[in-house]
Amino acid sequence: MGLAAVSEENLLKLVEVEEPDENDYHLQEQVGFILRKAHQRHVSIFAAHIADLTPPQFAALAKLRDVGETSQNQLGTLIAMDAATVKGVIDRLKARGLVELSKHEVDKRRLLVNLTAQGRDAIERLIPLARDITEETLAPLSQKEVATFMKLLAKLA
Amino acid sequence: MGLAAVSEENLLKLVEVEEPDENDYHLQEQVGFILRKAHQRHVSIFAAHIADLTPPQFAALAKLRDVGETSQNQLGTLIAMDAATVKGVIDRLKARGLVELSKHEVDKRRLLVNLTAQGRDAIERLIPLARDITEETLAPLSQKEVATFMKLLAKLA
DNA sequence: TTGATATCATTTGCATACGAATGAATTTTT
DNA sequence: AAAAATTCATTCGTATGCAAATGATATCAA
Repeated sequence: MGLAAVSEENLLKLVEVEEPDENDYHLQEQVGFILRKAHQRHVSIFAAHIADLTPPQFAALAKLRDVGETSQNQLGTLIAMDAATVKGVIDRLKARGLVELSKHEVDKRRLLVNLTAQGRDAIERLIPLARDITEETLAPLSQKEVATFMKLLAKLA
Repeated sequence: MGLAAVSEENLLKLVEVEEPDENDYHLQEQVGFILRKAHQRHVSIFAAHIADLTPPQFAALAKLRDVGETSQNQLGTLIAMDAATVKGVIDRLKARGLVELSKHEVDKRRLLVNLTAQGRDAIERLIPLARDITEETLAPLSQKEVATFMKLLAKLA
């Protein structure tokens, strides 16, 4: 069998032997790409259940409910947002009367953030919906798969 | 044992029996929150390896390498970006000479996108780095865990 | 054919997200 | 205490990401 008789399929196999990876990079199989899509899907589910708040805004309120009054920076650390991002989120929550700001008496650099009564009402009301969001996001998995997935995902976060 | 003698721990247990979930919502255990953090970590790893391109920009180039010339909208579908987002990404790639645009001869609505020679060089050069990025992102997992995780993640995306 | 729909692209507005630079206040070091 | 380093917050610039509105073109249906 001469070289000219080699089928295209077999030629590709030969090439693969010589250059193992060069040609078989598939974007849709990369963690980063799928992670981005999974996140997109979750945000979409979130928006369908909670229309008037974004996930980062919800995270800020939920965390303030947990820890009570904290500095803006500290809150950012707790919800994995850098200083510039958290400022915007808090500004918008403040504009809507869900949080209130005050200056730290001792350390004048710090800006304290806390829930308002309205903010507390809102987060209490939304938490049941957030449970639904988590459930719907994980719906494609069985109960056992959920446990496995959460364990592995946590390792990557 | 009178009520006053109930320890705080046991009191909490009693409360939990009466109100199963009301108080134990933990943001850091929710899929959405961890998904967001995992994505953040990946983007950070990406930036450490490929400084001059963002993940969406890389995705556009990688997909164009796969499929060749396509319409802007079609490309957006392939890399999971809506029309408004893909436009910005393509505009920036065009400004850097990595892609070129042309009008579809038959369907005058369509804007065709393709790699330039420079864009092709760039993506070929970057793909090995992208493999490293994927590897580093998944580094906290064993080989078996990677297989499991990718299977489950794909179900959620 | 024409009238209703659908598709492609663009634009606007809003909300993350983060690097980098800056200024104010605090803490550490010398 | 004075100098150096750190921390907290803000601002600026750039880049997604998406909903909604718009205009141009194509397709479908009556």
